[in-house]
Amino acid sequence: MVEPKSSRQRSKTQDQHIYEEIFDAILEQRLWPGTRLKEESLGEIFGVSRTIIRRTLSRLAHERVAVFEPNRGAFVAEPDISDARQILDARRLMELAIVERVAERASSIKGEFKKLYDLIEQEHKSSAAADKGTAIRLSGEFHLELARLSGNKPLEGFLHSLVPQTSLIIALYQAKEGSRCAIDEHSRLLDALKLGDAEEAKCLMGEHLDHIEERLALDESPGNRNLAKVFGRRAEKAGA
Amino acid sequence: MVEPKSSRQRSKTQDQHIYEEIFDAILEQRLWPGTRLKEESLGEIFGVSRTIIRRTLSRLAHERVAVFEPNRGAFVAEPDISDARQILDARRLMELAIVERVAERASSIKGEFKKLYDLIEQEHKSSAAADKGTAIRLSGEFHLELARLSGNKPLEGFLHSLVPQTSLIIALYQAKEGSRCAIDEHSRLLDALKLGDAEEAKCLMGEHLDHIEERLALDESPGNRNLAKVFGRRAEKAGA
DNA sequence: GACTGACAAATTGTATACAATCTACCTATC
DNA sequence: GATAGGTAGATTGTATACAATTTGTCAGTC
Repeated sequence: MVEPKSSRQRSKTQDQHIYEEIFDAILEQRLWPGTRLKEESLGEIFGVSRTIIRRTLSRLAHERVAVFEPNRGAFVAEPDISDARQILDARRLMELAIVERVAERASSIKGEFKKLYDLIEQEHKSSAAADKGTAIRLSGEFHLELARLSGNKPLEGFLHSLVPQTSLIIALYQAKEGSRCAIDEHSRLLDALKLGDAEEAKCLMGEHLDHIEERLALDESPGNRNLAKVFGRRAEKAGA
Repeated sequence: MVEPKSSRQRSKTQDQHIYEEIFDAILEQRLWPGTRLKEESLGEIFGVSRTIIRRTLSRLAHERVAVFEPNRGAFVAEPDISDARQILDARRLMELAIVERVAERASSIKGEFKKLYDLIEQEHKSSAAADKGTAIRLSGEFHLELARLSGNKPLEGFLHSLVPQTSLIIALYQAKEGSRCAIDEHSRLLDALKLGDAEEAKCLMGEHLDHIEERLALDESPGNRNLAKVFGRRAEKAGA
C-alpha cells in the first residue's frame, strides 16, 4: 500500500523531478550551452510557480551547470577553454579517487555492482538503437553510480556537479565523434573493480578519461577551433 | 569616485554579505552544530525579507553546512562520525591536490603569496590575543586562499564547502585542545610552496591534516565519546 | 541610411499574503 | 499522575503582486 503523501511531501519529490529533467536534458545534450532558461516558461512546462523554478535554477547555478546573469536570468553554462581544463583536471582527480575507494570496498559491496552491469547493458542497447542522447546520459549515470559506491558523499556530490559540466564541454569542444569503445572501457573497468584491483582500475579510468579528452579541441588558438560548431550553435539558437 | 550602485547590484553584494556572516560565524564556532536558523529572525537581523534569507540558507544547504528539515526549517549541520570520516577523507584529497597545483604554479604567481603571509601574521596576533574564534577562522581562510591560488575553480569551490564542515566536526568531536603548532605548520608549508617543492609541501600538508585529525575522537563506540560535549551542547541549546 | 532617445513589452528580483504543517500547551479522561 | 486529544500560536512552503531592470521598437534627427 502506498502512503498517502501530503501535498508538501509530494512537492519535495517534484522539486527533485524538475531538477532531474533539466539535468538529464543537459546530459543528453538536448539543452545546449548558452540556452536561456526562462523562469515563467519552465514554470508553465512543469506546472509550478516561478518560486520553485527559481530554486531549481539556483541549485543548477550552484553546481555551475547554469549561470545567472543579473537581471537577465539563467542560462545553461558555457565553460570556456580555461574552465574546461580545470573541470577535466578536477574530474580526473575525483574519478581516480573514486575508483580507488570502490576497489577498496569491493568485497563488502558485492551486491551493489548489479546496477552498474544494468547500466552497461542499457548503454549497449541505446548504442545499438543509435539513440545517442540516451547512450551519453547512461554513460554519465555509470560514473555517478560509481561515485555512489565510493561510500564518500562529498566526493559523490562533487562528481555530480562535474559530470554535467563535462557534458557541456563535450557539446562545445568535441572535434571527433566518439568511437564505440567507451562502453567496453566501462566493462573492463568494472571487472577490475570487482576483483578489488585498485591499480588496474585507476589505470583504466585514466585511459578512459584520456580518450574523452583526446576527442576535444581545447587549444587556445581560435584557428584550430571547429568553425562549424561555432556557427552551428548560433543557428541552433536562432531556430529554437 | 565610486559608481552609484543600483539597488539590485547592492542587493547582490548584500546577499554575499549575509552568506559570509553566517559562514564566518560557523568558522569561528559562534554558531554551534544543530543551531536552528529561523528565517524571520535572520531576516530581521539583516533587514531583508525571508526570500533573501531562504536563498542564503539554500546555498548553505547545498554546501552541506546547513540542513533543511521538511516543514521545520534550517539547522546548522551536525555531521555524524561517518560523515566526519568522509569529509576528512575528501578534504585530504583536495588539500593535497591543491598544494600540488600551487607548487606547480609557484613561479608564475609569486606576487600572490602576500595574502597568505598576511593571514599567517593575523593568525599570530589573534593567537597572542587569545582570540580563539578569529584564529580558527583565519586558519580556515588560509586554506581557502591556498585553494584560490591552485587556479582550479572547481577544486576551490569544493574546499569552500569542506572547510566549514571541518569546523563543525571539530566543534563536535575535538577531544584535546589544539596546540599552537598549527600556525608554524602554515608557515613551513608556505615556505615549501614558494620554492615550488611539491613533494615537501604535500608531506607538510598531510602532517598538518594528521594533527587536526589526531585531536578528534572519532571512534564509533559511544563510550569513548566526550560526554561533557554531548550534554554541554544540550545545555547550550536550552540556554540560547 | 545610421544613430540617438524614448516609450512599451517582457523579464527578473523582492516582498508579502496565504496555506500547510508543526509545536506547545491545555484539558479531559483513565 | 500519566496519557490522549484538541486547539492556538508559530513557522515553514508556495504563489502571487509589485518594483526594478533590461530589451526591442519606432520616431526623430543628422
